[in-house]
Amino acid sequence: MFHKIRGVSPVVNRMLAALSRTEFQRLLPEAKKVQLLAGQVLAEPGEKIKYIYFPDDVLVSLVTVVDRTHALEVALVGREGFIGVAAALGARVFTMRATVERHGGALRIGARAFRRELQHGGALQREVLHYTHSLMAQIAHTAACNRFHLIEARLAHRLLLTRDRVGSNHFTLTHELLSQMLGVRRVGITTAAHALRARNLIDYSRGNIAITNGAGLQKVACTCYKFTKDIHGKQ
Amino acid sequence: MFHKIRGVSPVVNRMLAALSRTEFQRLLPEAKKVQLLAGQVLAEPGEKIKYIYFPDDVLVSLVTVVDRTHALEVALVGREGFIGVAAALGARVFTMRATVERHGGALRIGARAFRRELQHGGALQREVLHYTHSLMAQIAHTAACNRFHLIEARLAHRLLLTRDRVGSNHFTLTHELLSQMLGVRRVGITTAAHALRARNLIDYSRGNIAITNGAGLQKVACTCYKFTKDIHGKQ
DNA sequence: GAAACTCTGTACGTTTGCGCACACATGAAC
DNA sequence: GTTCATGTGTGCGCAAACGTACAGAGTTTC
Repeated sequence: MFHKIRGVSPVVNRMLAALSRTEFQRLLPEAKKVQLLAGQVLAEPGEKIKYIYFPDDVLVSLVTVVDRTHALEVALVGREGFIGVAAALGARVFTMRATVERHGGALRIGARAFRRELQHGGALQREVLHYTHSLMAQIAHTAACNRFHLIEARLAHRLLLTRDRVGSNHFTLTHELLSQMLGVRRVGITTAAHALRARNLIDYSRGNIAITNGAGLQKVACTCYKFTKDIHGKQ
Repeated sequence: MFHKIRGVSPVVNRMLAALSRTEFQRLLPEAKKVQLLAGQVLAEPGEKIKYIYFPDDVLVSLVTVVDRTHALEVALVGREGFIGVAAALGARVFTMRATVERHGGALRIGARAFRRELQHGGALQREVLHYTHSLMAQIAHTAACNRFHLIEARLAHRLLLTRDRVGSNHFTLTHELLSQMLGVRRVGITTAAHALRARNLIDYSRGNIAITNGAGLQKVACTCYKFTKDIHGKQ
């Protein structure tokens, strides 16, 4: 089901799409379609939650901040989810950083309206809780993946994740960014990427990445890829 | 506030203690006080959720299972929480393994009754969501901790966590168990523990561990300890 | 077209942790 | 007391990743 906002492009966020027309209409007055730019920071730990974001084609990276020099991506959020799980669980402030990995559109909703609608206990609540659950599973699994698997496998995994959400084999990501996501050195990514390219699985140049052999890349990636995919179902 | 069950020892689980008498009474018919033994497995990934456990003095370890050879502890649950977050979020099956780290009592409640009570949307729901939030934060932070910090710091961190929940500087944990929790070799723990003992921070012998200098151990532990502690508040 | 900037490649020594193997303790079981 | 199981100590060689530093290659800017 697709909802239309005043003739603008349809909402493709899967959670919102699962709402009934009535429910969606209740949210609309407080909602605004926004364009988000790569690198933009949507949330910072400790910051008060003002808005909830439901991604359409924007891709957001959830990052745990340990200290000034250490931060680690724990999950990737696309149209299957939303930014602001904390609010749904009764918290007033964010606990993680959320940065835009790939520019795109999202539906932004005021935190108050969001909480109000949740009280109704309808489809939104069900969807929100369900997503919270899969997000938690994803975070936990990523934790283990980071602990046990080699950079090369994790890189392959990560590239496939992005591909799935972007819906294309071509996207932009620098080694520097990838290194921050996986919590390793930039050089570590360069080396791993080099190896993947040598096997004709990917190609890249100055931030432009192309997956040239998806099946092959899956073989290199750890089994976590399958797991992550199963959690959220197909994009 | 403490609730009494038919004259048995009072419920000290903090979530249940936060309920009103009425709410607690609604749960009681479906509840049973149980004793859990160290090593007992309360949940296995993919297994149907039959019971929810509210720990009194039992200590439960939440573990993500990656494959046959790899599993990693992502969180520790004591009286501040409960086992079965997945059920509260609408799932029918567990996604993680839950094993008893330290024997003790818990209140066991049927999953159906638990869900039913949640529908009432009262204090139980509020508490459950709140705990879910802190659990998620804890898991994410642990992920980063595992990624960046040395075994020695993580071991110190982990020992302090256990101490806080057990409420004593003496408890039992073998190197083998600790290694599984931190996702490292048994020898890795032995070496780290050795170093801690050399500095008179801890002492141990055949599974019996004693923290002899808590303040000193905190200095060795990563700052994650403070974080984890702040999340759940005081025990 | 030169300069500035960003992204990627390569190198080197160092550390942490791994995998494995075996010796040595302690306590329980018979 | 001997046997057995369990827990801890030690010693390798080795691989992965680290921190750091610098060189080249591709863009953008003016």
